[in-house]
Amino acid sequence: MDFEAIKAHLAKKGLKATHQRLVVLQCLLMLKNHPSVEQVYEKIRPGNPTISLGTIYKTLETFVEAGIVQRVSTKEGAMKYDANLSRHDHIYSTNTQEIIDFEDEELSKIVENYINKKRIGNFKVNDIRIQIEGEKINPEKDIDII
Amino acid sequence: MDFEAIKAHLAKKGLKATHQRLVVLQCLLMLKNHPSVEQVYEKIRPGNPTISLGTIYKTLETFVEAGIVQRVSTKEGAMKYDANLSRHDHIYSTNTQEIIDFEDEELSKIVENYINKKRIGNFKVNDIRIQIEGEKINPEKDIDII
DNA sequence: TTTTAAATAATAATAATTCTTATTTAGGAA
DNA sequence: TTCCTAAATAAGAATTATTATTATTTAAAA
Ligand SMILES: [Mn+2]
Ligand SMILES: [Mn+2]
Ligand SMILES: [Zn+2]
Ligand SMILES: [Zn+2]
Repeated sequence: MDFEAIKAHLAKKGLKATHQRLVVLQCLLMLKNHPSVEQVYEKIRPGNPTISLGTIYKTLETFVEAGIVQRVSTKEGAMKYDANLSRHDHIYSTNTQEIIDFEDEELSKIVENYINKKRIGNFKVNDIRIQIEGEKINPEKDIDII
Repeated sequence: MDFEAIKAHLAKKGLKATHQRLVVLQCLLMLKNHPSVEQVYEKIRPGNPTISLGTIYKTLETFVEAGIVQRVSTKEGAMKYDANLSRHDHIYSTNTQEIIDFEDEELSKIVENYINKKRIGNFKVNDIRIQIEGEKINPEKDIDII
């Protein structure tokens, strides 16, 4: 997504296309690592030295409310953000603190169908998320899903 | 689990059975709500007015390290603790901030088998967790799984 | 009973997040 | 294009969450 497309994306949600919002969203789309607020800040700072950390916090929460970004949390507590809104799950590597997308339509469908069949009374299901936790064997190398 | 059983449980893990640890663990076993540190503190305080908040933090982390309690997190960020170590999943109600256990051996097996079949290279899976997010329809009433 | 390593209480320090307010700015109106 | 205004930002203060420090207490082993 280029700058103009991002601008249109924001406009569609009724959000002013400020420079700060453009760079934060571009950063999130680029880094697919599910970065923390601090990580977005550090990434953006060199090219935008006057941007404020508070603005990053505010901007990311604005995006969450507008539904163009989602929060992802791990057992380690730090809050992370994800611009990938397609229905997907996460692999969390405890030794490297990485979060990696795990996309598997078939699995999603299986679980979704199973839970819908099950019927949970007095509750409306909005989202089902699978978290696969474990550790990278060689922290230098990438995880690859076969 | 009564006080003596909890005492034995701690001893088995090589942890001193201090009064503070006994009441914190008993509290977690009793409240199955996946309470936060603050909630454990408030629950315990009336009967133990000299207990320190720092001790609750320390104690819960000690339990996590010893493997007798696990952390549970939600997208809202607050850290919660769970003494239920059986393989189970969670229903998270966003409007009431409640976490409820969802126990379904069959579903667990299906997902586990699927992921094991899939093979994730350079990664050792330790745990698979499903989080069902949504909202209570009537916040006063309980969620019931059929 | 005595000893001692480990745990706790109290409090200080640090880290994470939110709030406040003066200033700036995007985008619509003129 | 220029003007206007509501909304957004920067800077810093305040709040909240968590961790660290240290003197005192205590569980449990000798
Ligand atoms: Mn539970
Ligand atoms: Mn936090
Ligand atoms: Zn993701
Ligand atoms: Zn649970």
